[in-house]
Amino acid sequence: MTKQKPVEHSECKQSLAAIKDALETLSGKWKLPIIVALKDGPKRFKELQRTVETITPKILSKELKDMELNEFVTRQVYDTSPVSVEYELTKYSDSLDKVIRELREWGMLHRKHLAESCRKKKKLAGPV
Amino acid sequence: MTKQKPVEHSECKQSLAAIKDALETLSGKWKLPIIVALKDGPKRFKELQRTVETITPKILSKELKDMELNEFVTRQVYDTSPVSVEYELTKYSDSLDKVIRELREWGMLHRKHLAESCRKKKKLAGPV
DNA sequence: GATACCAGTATCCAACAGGATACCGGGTAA
DNA sequence: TTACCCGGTATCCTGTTGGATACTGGTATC
Repeated sequence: MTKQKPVEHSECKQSLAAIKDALETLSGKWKLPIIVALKDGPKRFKELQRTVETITPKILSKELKDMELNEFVTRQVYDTSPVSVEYELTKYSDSLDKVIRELREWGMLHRKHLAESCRKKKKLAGPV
Repeated sequence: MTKQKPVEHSECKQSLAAIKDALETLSGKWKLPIIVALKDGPKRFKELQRTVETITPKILSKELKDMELNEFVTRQVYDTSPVSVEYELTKYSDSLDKVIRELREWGMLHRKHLAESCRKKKKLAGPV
């Protein structure tokens, strides 16, 4: 049952769709920053807009709706006046932590790798 | 030093760039399929084009160049006649296995989650 | 009554990924 | 010498993502 290769070809092929789902869930310019912004507690719409700098309301709205569908955030409307709306990370969103940690670790490894082995002019997402 | 939260806020914020790198490395329509296609040994250009169905030569060429820069594949030109060109996964590309495995696992979990908890009409990358 | 804040929406637009199609130069086989 | 395989390139086109800007309707504040 146990094999040498950490990722088997057939498994991988069968699971491309799952991987794609996961990638689509996380990729895009804003999803991670929004998750990060919500990590230290619920926030209101404008608050988020201020925290996640330069995001426009249209995009923020769209992303939040998407994250709601994915059940990463809940949207709570409070009957204050004027009404206030709070977005909060769900428990389920914690299930992303492992993936995110792996991505981060690999990303850092990769930066080191490219920086050391040779100076390929690959553009990274920021300064090394 | 040790905290409860699996992913800490500050860490996460500092590492957004690394995560972005990792995501950019893997996302896109073709990178994973090409990696999969190369998992069982080196392949020539046209061979790849046939294996990774429906990919056009332009895109394949571009992706391979990108993967070469990232040092996931090597390009070997053999002095046969006519010359043949072989692409092969590097050892370094194995470092992706862990990330890919996590992505796959989370993707499968997520499909199950969405399918069970309620039938949100989120479009997945294929049939459940 | 004027102004400002909130939670968004509407409209228009630019950039980029990816696709369709055609083509190229070198070689080889009929 | 015609026709085809190989490893790509060149050109043009579309669809999606994200951005700029303005606006709305409701409430509070001055």
